[in-house]
Amino acid sequence: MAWNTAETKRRLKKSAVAEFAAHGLGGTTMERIARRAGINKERLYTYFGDKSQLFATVLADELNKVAAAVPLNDLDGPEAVAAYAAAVYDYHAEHPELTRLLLWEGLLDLPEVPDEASRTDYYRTKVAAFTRAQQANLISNDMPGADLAFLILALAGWWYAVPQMARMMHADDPATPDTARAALMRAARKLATPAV
Amino acid sequence: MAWNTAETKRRLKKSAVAEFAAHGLGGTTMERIARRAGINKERLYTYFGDKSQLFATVLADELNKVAAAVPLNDLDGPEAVAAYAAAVYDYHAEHPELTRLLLWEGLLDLPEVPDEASRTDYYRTKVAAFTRAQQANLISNDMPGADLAFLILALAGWWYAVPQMARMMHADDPATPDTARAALMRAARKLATPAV
DNA sequence: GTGGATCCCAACCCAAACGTTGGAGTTGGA
DNA sequence: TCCAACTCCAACGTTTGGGTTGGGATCCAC
Repeated sequence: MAWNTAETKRRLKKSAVAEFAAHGLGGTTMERIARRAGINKERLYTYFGDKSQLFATVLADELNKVAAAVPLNDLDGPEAVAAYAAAVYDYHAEHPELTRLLLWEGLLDLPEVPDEASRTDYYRTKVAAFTRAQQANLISNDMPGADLAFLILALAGWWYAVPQMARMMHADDPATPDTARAALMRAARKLATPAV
Repeated sequence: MAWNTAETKRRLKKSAVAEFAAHGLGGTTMERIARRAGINKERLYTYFGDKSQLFATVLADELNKVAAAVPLNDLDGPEAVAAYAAAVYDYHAEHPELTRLLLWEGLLDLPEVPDEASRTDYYRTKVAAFTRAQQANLISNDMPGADLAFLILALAGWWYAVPQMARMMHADDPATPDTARAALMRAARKLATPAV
């Protein structure tokens, strides 16, 4: 069978994403990444260096995707903000691995993050969209655009960050993904609505 | 020197909290917990069982504290909700280990959490406070009380869950703890304010 | 004070997992 | 055709770290 470097790398990386997302840096073994990919462990070392380098590579690759994932058109009012929040929520639901990588990265508490510059740029464009809408008086400007954008993401992401808390708080009246999504949209809309 | 079981246990547990908070379950070694406490590793096993039991014990203990930490008086209006959000935020700031344990627990994705029953009870009282205030028309009732309470906690906790995101989103206009706190309070107040 | 229970530690065992090596198969160019 | 470079794997060396054991010190009940 013909060699296929690119394909081998791709499969290893895909496998690494899954394992790291599921178990974190400490809980993942190189052995398992390789086995899941059906490739020999040694390839990991020659292609990606040691375990923490591999982790950094995976984070950089995948989290760039997260930052860029949900398109943000011009925000023409609170309703658009609610729709954006819902889209982010849906994205989390469809890509739980990436959400988890993001959280794991947060827990690592690095002074700087892999690929920080390009990710910062992505976020900058998101924040700019909020700021523009604020300047046009289309959405509430009672707090800086960066804070508003960040808090919208908080509303969408918290469900996935602490699912156990969501479960316990909704013990008496279980939240479905749909009710959660509806509450999130209401909240986002409200945050974005200018005071009267 | 006289034996002191209680003190030994206390020191081990304190050390375990610090290590688990910093490195998670997978990243922590029993060796390091013991060394940090200045106690022999074997004590961990006789007192607390194996590593995951120790982790569960620590979680149960500390997260019960978190749950009970921030008192929630009767919510007599949106301002009280904002104050509660700020108190939670301040608590996170003062006890970063506990926040991190909570997040790590979330990533473990257990079907059930240590001490689930008592923690559920505790959250129930928080949610009840929101629900009561809603029924008295003191705060917004456009979404279930559990959702509102949960989202308030999201606003307060997200800064600590993904500090790297907070940093990148505020690259152009760095957020200080104070500005973050102010934005949080505004947002909480807004969510809790009834529609006109 | 004696004996049994408890506390604690140093040293140990061993499985798991990190990372490497030697070699066999494959390719492509001189 | 030959050989240098590349791809991949099985097997290995070594370290880390979870968990245990044996024994000495201390306490306490009698």
